[in-house]
Amino acid sequence: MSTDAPTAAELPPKYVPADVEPTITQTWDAANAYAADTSGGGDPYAICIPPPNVTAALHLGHALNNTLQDVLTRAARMKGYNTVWLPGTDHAGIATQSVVDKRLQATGEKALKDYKLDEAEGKSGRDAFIEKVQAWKDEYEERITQQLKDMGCSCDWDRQAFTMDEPRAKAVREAFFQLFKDGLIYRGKRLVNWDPVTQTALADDEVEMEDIDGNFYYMKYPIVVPENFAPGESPGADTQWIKTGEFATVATTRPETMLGDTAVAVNPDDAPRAKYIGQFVKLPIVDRVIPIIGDDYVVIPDEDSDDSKARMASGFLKVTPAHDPNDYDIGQRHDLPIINVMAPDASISITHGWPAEEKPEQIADLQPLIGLSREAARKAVVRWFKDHDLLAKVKPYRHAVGHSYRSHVPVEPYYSDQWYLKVTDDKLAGAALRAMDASQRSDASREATPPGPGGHRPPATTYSKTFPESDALDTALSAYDEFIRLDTEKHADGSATFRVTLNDDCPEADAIEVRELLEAQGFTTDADAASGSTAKPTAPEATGLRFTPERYAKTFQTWHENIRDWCISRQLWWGHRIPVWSFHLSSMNEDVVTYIIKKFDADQRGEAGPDKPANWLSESDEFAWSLAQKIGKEHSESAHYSFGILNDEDAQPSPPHHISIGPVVHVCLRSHDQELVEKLEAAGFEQDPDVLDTWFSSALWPMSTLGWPEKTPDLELWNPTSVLCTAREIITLWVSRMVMFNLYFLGRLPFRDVFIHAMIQDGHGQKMSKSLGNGVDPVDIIHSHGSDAMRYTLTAMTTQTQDVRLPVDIIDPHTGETVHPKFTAGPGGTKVAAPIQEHPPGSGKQMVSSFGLASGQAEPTEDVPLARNTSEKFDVGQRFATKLWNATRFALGNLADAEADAVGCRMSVSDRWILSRTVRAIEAADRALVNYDFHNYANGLYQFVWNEVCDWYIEAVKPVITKPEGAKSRQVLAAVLDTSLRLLHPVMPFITERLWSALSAVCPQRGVEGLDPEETELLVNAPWPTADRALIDRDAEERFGRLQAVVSMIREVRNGAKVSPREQVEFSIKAEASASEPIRNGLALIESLTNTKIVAVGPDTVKPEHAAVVTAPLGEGYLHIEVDTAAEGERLTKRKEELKKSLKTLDGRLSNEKYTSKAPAHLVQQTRDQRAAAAAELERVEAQLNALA
RNA sequence: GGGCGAUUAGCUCAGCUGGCUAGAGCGCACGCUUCACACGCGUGAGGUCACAGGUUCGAGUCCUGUAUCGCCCACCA
Repeated sequence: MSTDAPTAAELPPKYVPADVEPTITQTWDAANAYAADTSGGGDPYAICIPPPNVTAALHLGHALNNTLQDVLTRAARMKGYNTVWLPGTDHAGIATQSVVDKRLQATGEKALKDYKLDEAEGKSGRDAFIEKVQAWKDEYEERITQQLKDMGCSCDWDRQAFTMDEPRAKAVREAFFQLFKDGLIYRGKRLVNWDPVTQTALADDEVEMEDIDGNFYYMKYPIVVPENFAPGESPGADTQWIKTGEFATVATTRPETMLGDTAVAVNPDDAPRAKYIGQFVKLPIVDRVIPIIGDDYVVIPDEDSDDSKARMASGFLKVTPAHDPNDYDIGQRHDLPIINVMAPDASISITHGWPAEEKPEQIADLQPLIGLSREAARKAVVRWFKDHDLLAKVKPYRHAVGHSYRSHVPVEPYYSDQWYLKVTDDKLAGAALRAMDASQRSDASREATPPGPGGHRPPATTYSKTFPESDALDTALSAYDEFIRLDTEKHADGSATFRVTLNDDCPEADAIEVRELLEAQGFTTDADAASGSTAKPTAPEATGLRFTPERYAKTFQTWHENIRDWCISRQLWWGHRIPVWSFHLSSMNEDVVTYIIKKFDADQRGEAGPDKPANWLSESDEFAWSLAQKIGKEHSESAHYSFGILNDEDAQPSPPHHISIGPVVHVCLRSHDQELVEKLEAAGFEQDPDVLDTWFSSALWPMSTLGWPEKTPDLELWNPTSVLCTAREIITLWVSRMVMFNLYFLGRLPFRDVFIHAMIQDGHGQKMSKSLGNGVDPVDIIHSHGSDAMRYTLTAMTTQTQDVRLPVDIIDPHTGETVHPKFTAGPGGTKVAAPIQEHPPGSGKQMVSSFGLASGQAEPTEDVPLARNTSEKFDVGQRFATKLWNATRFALGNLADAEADAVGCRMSVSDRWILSRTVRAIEAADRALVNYDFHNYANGLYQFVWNEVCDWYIEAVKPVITKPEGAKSRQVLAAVLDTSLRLLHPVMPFITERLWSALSAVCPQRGVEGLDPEETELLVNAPWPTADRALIDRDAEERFGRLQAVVSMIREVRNGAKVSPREQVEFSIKAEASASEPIRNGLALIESLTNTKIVAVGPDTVKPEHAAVVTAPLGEGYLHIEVDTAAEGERLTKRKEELKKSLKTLDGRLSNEKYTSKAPAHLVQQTRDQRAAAAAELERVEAQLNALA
């Protein structure tokens, strides 16, 4: 780049980001500036990008997120850390699958349901569909990557990862295998949150609650008794039932589920109704006779209650175990049958769990309901009850209903088989809680945390015991030799002391086992033993997981304290297929099972090396063991439950309840060994059709991006990563799971710090989202303002707040004008930009808004093009970039022939002052970055550069900068500019890099004593400036401050007197001889900054008759102008009032004996000084007023 | 129902462990095309810090309560 080194003249007068940014990007790429290598020196610094979903392009929320990461990354790189920022994307299972399906439907192509049919017919529907999704992923991954590159993100692009690529798939299989082997993954039959549209189960946190205006329906169920009713006698199948004429009136918001009712419940404490317990009702429509049971879950009606449920309740609760989680629990307590009345699409069905013995196909009144949607069925059922005079009443009711975060339809509680991860296990949730920084964990949790085997946290890492014989140590320990260190001390009497130290990287799961083992053998923790060189006790506050802002620690803590097992299976095609092959044992010969087990055993043993310790269960043994355990476990469970399995043909849950398939053997494969798979499948095993919850692979991200499960140098160096930077909505979904997994598999945190940044809302306070179409493409902002401007603004707006509002405008593609869009009512009371906008109004010229495009309500055409978004919020950044550009242009114009040696030249007050301020700016920037205080980092530098460097320093040195006596100032200016560029580089990389090259070309040697960091060719790799505190110059700061005050006052007077800025005015100063030195030093500065000519300085200066007076602590100044007496009087009077007022409050404070005695001395002194200054000025002002009059 | 947070100039927001005569940017008013910058320079107007109590010598800052708004969690009768 030296061949075409830019000179000052080559810096165009105007900063056009689009002309600069692409070139700079090329420069960085060519220099391979972001490449990270474990062999590089310096302490490690790593950040994993929160992988954006490949569902769509990035919006401003991502821009914020990634800007902050880049600020941290670039700063760390400059500070000399061995820095890596790992980029990547997330496959986002359900989201991507449904977005692709939607697109296929919209374009009329073969969509998911067609592929499902293909698959059912044995054609490759699944693979064909995945190809479609893959194509989408490729497109968006590329687009996202380009967006990040446009933003200047300094990721190591050679390490780009994708949650579903092969290295990540390997990590997922390994993690699943280990968890499976450790008994933490299980098959559960539960009510899941079922999304009938996407037809998959959702995790609890994928369900969004929405308030819905519904109704309470009061339905009358006739109470019946057996023909020959004898209390205590159980009715048989052939019992004849007689209506008593009484009714149990149930209250429900979901009448259609009554088809699956298997009981009616009343509260045993509900006096008027408890007597019905033990009786029966005949369920209308289906004529099923179900018992009335007693359960204290039932709310007792109370019309005067504060509880809305009590006001609405009828006292009778219909119990539908298959379609309501509470009812499910009641059903479990009372051993009620579970009757599923819906198909996976939530239409009424008699073939998905309706007991065949009821012969539902013969129930006449049921037939019209079959196939109806939930909503239609509700109406039909209500109509039926009304027609049969069984509908008591209907009351409107507003209540919260869970909706799918993906399809936005109400979630259906649905009874099915799923895979669960036992995160409730202490090794997962408990470990995550204990990993929190002690200073951020509330006391309640410390009590709530079950004390581990070692007692309180942090658990001991060193145990010892003395045995009579030196060979007495249990060999079981050697299973853990990877994670422990064993020291043996043999004594003269033949006994030996064994000291076991747990390694720092011992996974939590193994640590617990080791501790248990040791304690069982009588080992004790020995504080003295640990205090030696063997173990370095680390302070918990130094090692724990820390949140910034702190308050989010509470979210994390509460989540883990109330955590429930995690449903990890999803009925999707796009995702990591569950690495489990299953076989139903009902038809399997026991010999076959034995054979398979042995076969596996042999295969696995063949692979295991001969050097495996004998006592350490080989993987194959483990495998056989877990296989056997699974069989055993499920055999035992089968005594109580029937086992459903997934029906592979349609990849949907099979009718669960009534089909007893029997126990299932599950085989989990560690690696996708094709030979093994073939064997399994030949033996009749089938791979589970489900895929893993997308967060399963995300949870491994800080490990899988660094090579886990291999112990790669990358992993050892950069995991734990330094910080995770994300949004708060994801603390439970993602942060929690990364913490649990990293602790479980590696025994250490995935990251030390978690920085939670604000959420960007639109101008109406609505979350930016795809469905609202209010998301803004960062590239749009780069287009209108430039990347640096966007980055600066986003960084500066990052305070500790939860949300920031960002009003969005659109750019008229016809004229290029920025206009405020028109808004209309969107879905659910939201405000959205009108799909088609007209500008100017009535002109007929139209454009499509991004909402129009996103919602599919408008399609851009040549005449009605898409309008880009913009926002005037980014003007600040744009202006700042321009300011920096112009300041540099000024400097370069004057530094062109700056001689390197300014020896003999003394620094002026201004020089000393700006150097002092520069050191403070460095310190402030450092402090802000360490504290993730992005606002103060960006804003502080803004103030420094604009208000101090530009407004004062550059203005102050203008008179001398071109002259020989300005040599020192030129040197200082170059050093200050150099430092500013370095400090600003992390937030504004493009412009600073561009200016850096210009500065280097013009002034290759720069720096002053105490501020002389190494110059490098590229700023991206330049060292961060260090602050030499010796440059902090209080004297200069004080003097310069006084000069600033005088200048401001003169300007104020000039302005007030309406003196033209162009008119040079004479100025004279009256000051004591002792004060004349500092004043003389500042004469040139005062003259140039106020356009005055100083004609006299000294103790004998006489005030001209009409002059305006400027007062300062060291004297007075006289501005030789024809003062407008009235205006001057007004100004002075106003000032007088201000002074009097402040004098009054200061006097009040000082006369308060309690204040002077209790307040800190320096504050009292400060108040006294303030009072003295105010009194002195007041005196002068009054004197002037008298003179005027 | 539980939890977290917000409420400070017309707008968007700062204000750490109480010391503020309450700040910034935009917008507004006035004056300047001054040879780095009109995406600029200078000057100014504008706030009883949501409300009510309390603690304190002193409260925007701490405590209690009220109101409004937002988010997260919670089993949808």
